[in-house]
Amino acid sequence: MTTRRPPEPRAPRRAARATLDRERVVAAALALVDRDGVERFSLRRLAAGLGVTPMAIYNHVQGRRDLLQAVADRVVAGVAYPAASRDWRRTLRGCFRALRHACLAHPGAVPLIESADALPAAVFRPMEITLTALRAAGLPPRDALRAYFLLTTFTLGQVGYQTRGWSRGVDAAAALAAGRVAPEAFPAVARAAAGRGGWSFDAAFELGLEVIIAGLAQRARGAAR
Amino acid sequence: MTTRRPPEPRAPRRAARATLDRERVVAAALALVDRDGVERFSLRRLAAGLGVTPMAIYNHVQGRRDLLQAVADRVVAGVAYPAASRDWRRTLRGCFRALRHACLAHPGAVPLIESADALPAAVFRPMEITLTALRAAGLPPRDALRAYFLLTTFTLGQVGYQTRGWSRGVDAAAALAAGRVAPEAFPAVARAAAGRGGWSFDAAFELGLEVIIAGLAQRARGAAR
DNA sequence: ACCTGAACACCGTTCAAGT
DNA sequence: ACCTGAACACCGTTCAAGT
Repeated sequence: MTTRRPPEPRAPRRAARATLDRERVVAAALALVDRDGVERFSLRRLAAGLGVTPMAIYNHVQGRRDLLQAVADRVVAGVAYPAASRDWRRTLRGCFRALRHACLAHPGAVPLIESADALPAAVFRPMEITLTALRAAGLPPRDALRAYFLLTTFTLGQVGYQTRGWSRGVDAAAALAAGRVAPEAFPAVARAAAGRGGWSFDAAFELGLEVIIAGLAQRARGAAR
Repeated sequence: MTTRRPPEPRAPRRAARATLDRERVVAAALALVDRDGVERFSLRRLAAGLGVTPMAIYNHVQGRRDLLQAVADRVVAGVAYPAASRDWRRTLRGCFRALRHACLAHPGAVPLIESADALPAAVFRPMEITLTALRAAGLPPRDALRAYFLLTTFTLGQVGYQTRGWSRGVDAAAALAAGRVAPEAFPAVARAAAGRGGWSFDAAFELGLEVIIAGLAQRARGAAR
């Protein structure tokens, strides 16, 4: 196939003295978000940290929304998913543990991932893995898609609450102590608060994952029958 | 027990000519958030809508954070949970369907609920219901607490994505059409996109709920054995 | 007790200008 | 092509003042 030859590869005329590029801007934004949280992030602070005028940022990024979207993308794109196993259960465990891990590594960015206009394109990796695994499990395609949604909302939701309010807000013991909850009105909550053995997000996540997988296995058996 | 008599009940001296109170401020804030979204919410716009100076707001609310927290509280506190059934599965379905319903009625407020510093105190209602139901199901208390966390993150996560990015961001068909995803690299995603029969958030939620309940039932049987 | 008005230290983004 | 500087239309919050 003969085509017109492309325009000159636009080799850097003279090293193209740019102090910034998109890569550096996004990386710096992620670092800033991780350090101070989304709440305190601003383009002006980012620019100051980069030793540059606020407007310099706009040469590499459309604006605030585009930048934060790119930061969310970067976090999700960095996930290293383990190779698929022949056991679809193992595959799913590995996939969503990896996703959770990557998000926990950047707690400040989690709200960004949750509230991005478009989820990062990189979510198609776990989607592909999940749909393939559940097909192998024998789940009908429509259910597989819904199950993917279930696993994603579960995983990101757990990470979200872990990096924010749960322990401060829902932790039963703390709430009882603060007098926000009357023990008589909420006996089961009070009992849970009294029970010793601290709360573990890891253990809660693992339980959730096993419960979901067990439920999916049962449904797959039902579909096969 | 004789105590010092309390100070005069501070009866409204003369009708206390207040144009505002906390109730009205919070209600107006919720309305504004529902109309324009969290993104565009500001105290100044709220004040303008109330026909008042921005600073008047501060007489009834600590500041922006406190106000948005109160808005989240209001939404979750308004949930009408059905009475508990003898069947714990029915109880859980009713509980989390009601929670989901209330959140969907205020889509703009969902990000507020997710990102509030402390979850609304009102989440102790579904917590009490869930812990009681799962105790009846025979689940160990520790697992019951984790299962509550599972159900909550699942429900709020589903609502969150429904009111935001999913259809724009994860919807496979749209992504393929936009060329964001190469079909060869993601065959299962491509197949899902090609499958007819539209996406339904309601159906996805119901599947998730049934999967979780089935998984919990199995775990409860295991604990009983 | 509640509201106002002016002020402060910030924002994101535009535009025109420099190199 | 990339960065600067000044400007615009906003923010949340403070403080002192009014009634």
